[in-house]
Amino acid sequence: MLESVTQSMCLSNTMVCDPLMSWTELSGTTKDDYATYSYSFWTSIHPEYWSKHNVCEWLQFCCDQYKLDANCISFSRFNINGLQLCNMTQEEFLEAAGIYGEYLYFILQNIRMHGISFFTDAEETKLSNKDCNCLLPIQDLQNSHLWEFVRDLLLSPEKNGGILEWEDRGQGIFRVVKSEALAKMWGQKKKNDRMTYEKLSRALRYYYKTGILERVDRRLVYKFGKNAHGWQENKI
DNA sequence: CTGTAGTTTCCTGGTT
DNA sequence: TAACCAGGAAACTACA
Repeated sequence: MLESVTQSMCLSNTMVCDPLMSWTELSGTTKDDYATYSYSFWTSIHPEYWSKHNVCEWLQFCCDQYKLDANCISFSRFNINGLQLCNMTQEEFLEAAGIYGEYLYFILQNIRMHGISFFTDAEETKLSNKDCNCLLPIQDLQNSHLWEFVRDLLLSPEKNGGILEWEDRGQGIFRVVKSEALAKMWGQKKKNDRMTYEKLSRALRYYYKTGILERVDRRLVYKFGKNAHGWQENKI
């Protein structure tokens, strides 16, 4: 993945960069400056309006936040502003971002479309560690919310164990098959061994208010609402 | 330190 | 009767 940066498709239109140039050299930002950034910063400005500086900082932010090995990314390929970044085709992006290409592209598209809400399903992102010895903390991304946990379980049959199943995949309708097991699993994630389906379902019912879930008039059946995302097939 | 979001816990009452 | 569902109320926790 360290193809020559002198290829014509290199998106830096102003300079030929040293592929090993670090993000600090490019952005002129120190780690301390960078540390002050948070999720809200990256969503407060649409990616199209990011400066070159911001693009570099965003990459470093992702590395830091998701424990990606910055050495696997050629920062010099991203010496571009936000508009150029957004105008990259997926192919160009993958080419430039190397092994984390799909992952970062995925995150960027999400910021563009939904602000800072990431999809975390390994199947959807089609990420694997086989190309690199860097470990991707896919499972532990921003899926700390209950509905995301449920969504990801639905999208990962291997983790699911028959706890949840789709009733109508296209409409986002699903059924809780093993309520007790679901509660136990959620409790495990939240390090709370007192979790029960009674309490979990109360939390699910709060989602009706926010449009994350819609009410379905059947026992143990729920439906993703207009404000839930990432559950649809072939759609980011 | 203050406010808010997202639960968690508990509860009363109704339904399957 | 057990398991669920509907929400109100209040406590709790992480984060901005």
